[in-house]
Amino acid sequence: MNRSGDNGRPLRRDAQRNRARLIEAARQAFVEHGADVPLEEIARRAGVSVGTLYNRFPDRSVLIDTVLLDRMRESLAIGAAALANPDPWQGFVDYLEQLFALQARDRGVTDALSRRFPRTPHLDAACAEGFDQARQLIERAQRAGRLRPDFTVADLVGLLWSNAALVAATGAVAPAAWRRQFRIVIDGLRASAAHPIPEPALDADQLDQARRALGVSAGRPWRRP
Amino acid sequence: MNRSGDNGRPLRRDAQRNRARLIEAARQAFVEHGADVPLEEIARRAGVSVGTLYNRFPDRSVLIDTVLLDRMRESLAIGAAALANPDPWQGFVDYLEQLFALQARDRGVTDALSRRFPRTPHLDAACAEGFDQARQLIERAQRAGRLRPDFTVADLVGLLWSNAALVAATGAVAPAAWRRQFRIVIDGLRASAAHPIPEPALDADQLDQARRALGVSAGRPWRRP
DNA sequence: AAGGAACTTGAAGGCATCCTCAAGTTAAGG
DNA sequence: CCTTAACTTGAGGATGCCTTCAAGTTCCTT
Repeated sequence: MNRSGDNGRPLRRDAQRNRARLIEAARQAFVEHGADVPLEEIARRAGVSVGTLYNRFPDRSVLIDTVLLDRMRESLAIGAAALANPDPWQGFVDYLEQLFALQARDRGVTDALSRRFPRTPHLDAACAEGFDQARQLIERAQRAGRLRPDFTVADLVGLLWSNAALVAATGAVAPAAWRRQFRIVIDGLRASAAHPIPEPALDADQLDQARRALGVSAGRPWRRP
Repeated sequence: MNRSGDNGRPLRRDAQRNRARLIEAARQAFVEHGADVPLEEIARRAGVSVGTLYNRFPDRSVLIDTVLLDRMRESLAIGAAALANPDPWQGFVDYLEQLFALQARDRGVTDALSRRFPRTPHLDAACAEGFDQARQLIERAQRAGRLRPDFTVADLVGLLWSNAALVAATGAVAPAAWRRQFRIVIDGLRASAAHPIPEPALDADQLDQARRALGVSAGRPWRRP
């Protein structure tokens, strides 16, 4: 964990402590309210003023990049475990299930996976890695003849967006309700169930534009400094 | 169309004209921005002041109830047509596809179907009717042995929430992208593809609570007068 | 045509959030 | 201990949206 300021010098001890408190407060607040929780709320939980928050994290995206990186690493671990599964299909199914579960228990990670915010260097890198994992898991399961051959990484992202909406609705009242749709989707992803899809998949560019559209659709768009 | 005021007397002619303009402006604005478009924007499009909007529609939910009822009727027509289809499975598939398509081309109807706003008398009634249709379509397709037997109306609502998120992301860049997930879901809904779902379905009460949770998740909650 | 009720207007008050900055406080090094 | 740079603070300006209302305008009735 990098505890030095922009000039390279280490932060003063009180500043380090406040930074740690802010990160922890943000993590908790993100879990409960998602990545667009008011910054005042985070500062309040951390027991510092909002000015201090701005001193440590010049804008929200820097805070997000710092806090959600851990969550993102969690999803990478899930992917690695899935790739280690000798059964390609089961590895893929477990992967999707655990990503969905991660979304269900942490609205912050939902936002990290959905990427409903401006580009952030660390998350971007983790995300690229995650994409690569997903691609491998998908292709492996397809080569094994178990996953429908027309399924793409873009489709997986679409499923994550969908599940995010589902858990946003049902998370509080029935925390495991997403599992029903998960099962239905899995049944639709088996190669044995597949009927051909006429519509072409989104390319990388379209996917990125769609991601940005999500960012502005929920609440006001985030400003860049 | 009821053009009289609360006292029963008909509205003055200029007021009638303004009311009609407001409804049309709101309809267009809802299509493009969804049901939480700023009221200023609607008034601007209608060429009247925001005060006039408040004179005709004391709060947003009244406006929504008025404007989105037509969209809701459209979805009821879709359901009726689907029920008229002699093939129960094809009727169900067409129904879902056309609901999704409706969501894709009108963010207002997305909100009407998702019911991301306070209770409104006319919409509530239309919605109850829609539920009944959906139930019939589902049961009919299940009796024919084509639709998986564990699928419920609550699951269908979940699919609508999911699709709403999907079209919110992809609607601008690839207006038909939702069709991919639609196909996948349909493949998962065939009785022939179904594996049992351990998780129980939401009951009516949970569904209603989930609906309300959606309302507050996107942006600030709506106030009642 | 004139009176009066109905209607419209837009400025103003609220509220929530973002973001900044001048003044005050504290840690670190000599 | 003293100095100074680093840090914190919280009030306050800015923004965007909601909602009200006193003053002005338009329509309807007689």
